[in-house]
This record gives sequence, structure tokens and C-alpha cells, in this order.
Amino acid sequence: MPALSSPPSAGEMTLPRLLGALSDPTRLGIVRVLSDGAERGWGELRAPVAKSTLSHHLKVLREAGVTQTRQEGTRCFVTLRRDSLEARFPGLVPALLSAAVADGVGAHVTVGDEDEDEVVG
Amino acid sequence: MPALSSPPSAGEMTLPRLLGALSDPTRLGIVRVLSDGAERGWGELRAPVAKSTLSHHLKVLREAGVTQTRQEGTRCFVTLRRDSLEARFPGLVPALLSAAVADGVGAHVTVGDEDEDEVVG
DNA sequence: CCCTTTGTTCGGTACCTGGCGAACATCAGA
DNA sequence: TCTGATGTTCGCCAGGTACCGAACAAAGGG
Repeated sequence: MPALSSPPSAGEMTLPRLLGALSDPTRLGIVRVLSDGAERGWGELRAPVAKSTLSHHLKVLREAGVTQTRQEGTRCFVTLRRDSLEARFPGLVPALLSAAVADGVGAHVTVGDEDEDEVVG
Repeated sequence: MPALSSPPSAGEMTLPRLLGALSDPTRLGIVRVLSDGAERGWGELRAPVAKSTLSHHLKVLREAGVTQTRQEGTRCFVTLRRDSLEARFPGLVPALLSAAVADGVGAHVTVGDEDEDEVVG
């Protein structure tokens, strides 16, 4: 795939941008999935949107400084940039995550095995 | 002026809505101004936008459950709904406010005396 | 009863956002 | 080298947002 056009760039981490990035339920869900600090494969993410849309969401998160993407061959692996976030906005992301979990926001985003289709039922 | 069309309605307080409301620098500035808990007069708010735009921002904040507006005669007074926010999203708003202050976001919104025009530096 | 004040609403504009499918670029494998 | 897998990018569309000035509604003051 084409090279990632937008490197994370720490200087671009502004509060309005972060909040804008996290004001979408699907993106909040992605952050929830990544919140345990583990690296997740792109194809492992399960969200009820088209591939292009998911790519878009991941780009927004990346450009807001929320996530970091590593490329390995033809695959991508995503991680939450917890340290940078905590350094720049202390306590914000944890509070955000507990609120999201408590409210059930973003629960439609999950992780699944690579070649596994949408779970029905 | 017309009656407030949209009462605060506690059930409408969702996380994405809150984040969307606070993803705008001007609205973050309004929240900063109100963050000391004091009630502020509408006309006391100083923001570099038109009256109609300021009204719009206050409406967004009100509908997101962030603020409360009281009408007294022909004037309005605005307060931050700190308790409801803290109850529903513990620690979130304080973290948000410290981050905003640290980053200087929303500093263009201030309070001034009633009949005082734009302060020109 | 008019007229001012105060904030809301309306109409309009320009831009941004989320959604999709299709096309593309890149890497790995046959 | 051709083929498949993997994400990204490209239109495109529908809807939302920020912004303004102007028109409006409501309450008070002359």
C-alpha cells in the first residue's frame, strides 16, 4: 500500500484536535480496543464500516497524535500513544476511557481473528 | 427574546456529544470562563465572533448538557453544570480544563463589563 | 404605546465530516 | 512475472458546522 502520508508529528497534538478525533463513537471504540496498550493488527479490528472508512478513522486518530502505526511488509499494526497523551494531557485519556466504558460508547468496535467474518447473532 | 427552545435534558448527555461540543476552541474558552463556578451574564462574555455565532455556541453547550441558562427579564445568565458533568463523567472536565489552560486553548474568550467594546491592544 | 435592549432564529455561504465503492499502490507468494 | 492480500486514496454524496448580517420575539423604559 502507499506509504503513510501523515507521520504522527508530536507538535500537531492540540486539544481541540484530540477532542474532535474522539468525538466519533467508532474512533472512541478503536481507542477502547487499544487501551490495554497491546499492539493490534489493522485487519484484526472489527467495526461495522467499510474498509475505506476504517482507514479514514485510523488516519484521523494518527494525525491527532492518538495512535501510532507501524508497517511490516504489507500489514499495519496500531498502538495507542499512551505516554505522549498522558504527558501532554494528564489524566484526560483515562477519564475519557472510563466514561466511554461506563456509557457503552464504542462497544461496536472489537477485535477478532484475521480471517473471520462479521459475527452474526 | 424567544424562549429557550432546548432545555438541558440530562438524558441527552452523551460522551461523543460532550466531546463534540468541547472540540471547538471558542466553546472551550466559554467553559474556561465559567470554570470557577460563577454565574456569568450573556453580555459579559467577550469572544471575537458575531452575536449570532456566540448564541449558537451557547446553544450547543446547553444542548450537550455542559451549561445551564437562566432567564431573568430580557437577560440570560449562564453557569457550568459542574455537578452533573462530574457525576456522569468523573474527572473528565477537570482534566480537560487543565489541558486547555496549559495549552492556552480558549484564551480568546474573556469576561468584561457590560457596556465595554472590544479591547484593542 | 413606541422604542430600545437582549438574545434567538433565519437565510445564505463555505467548508468539513462520515459514509461508500472503485481504483490504486505495495508487498508477498506462486 | 503474474496474482492475491492489504491498506490508502479518489471521487462522490448527504449532512453537519462555523460564520455572518438581517430579521425577529420578548421584556422594559420613556
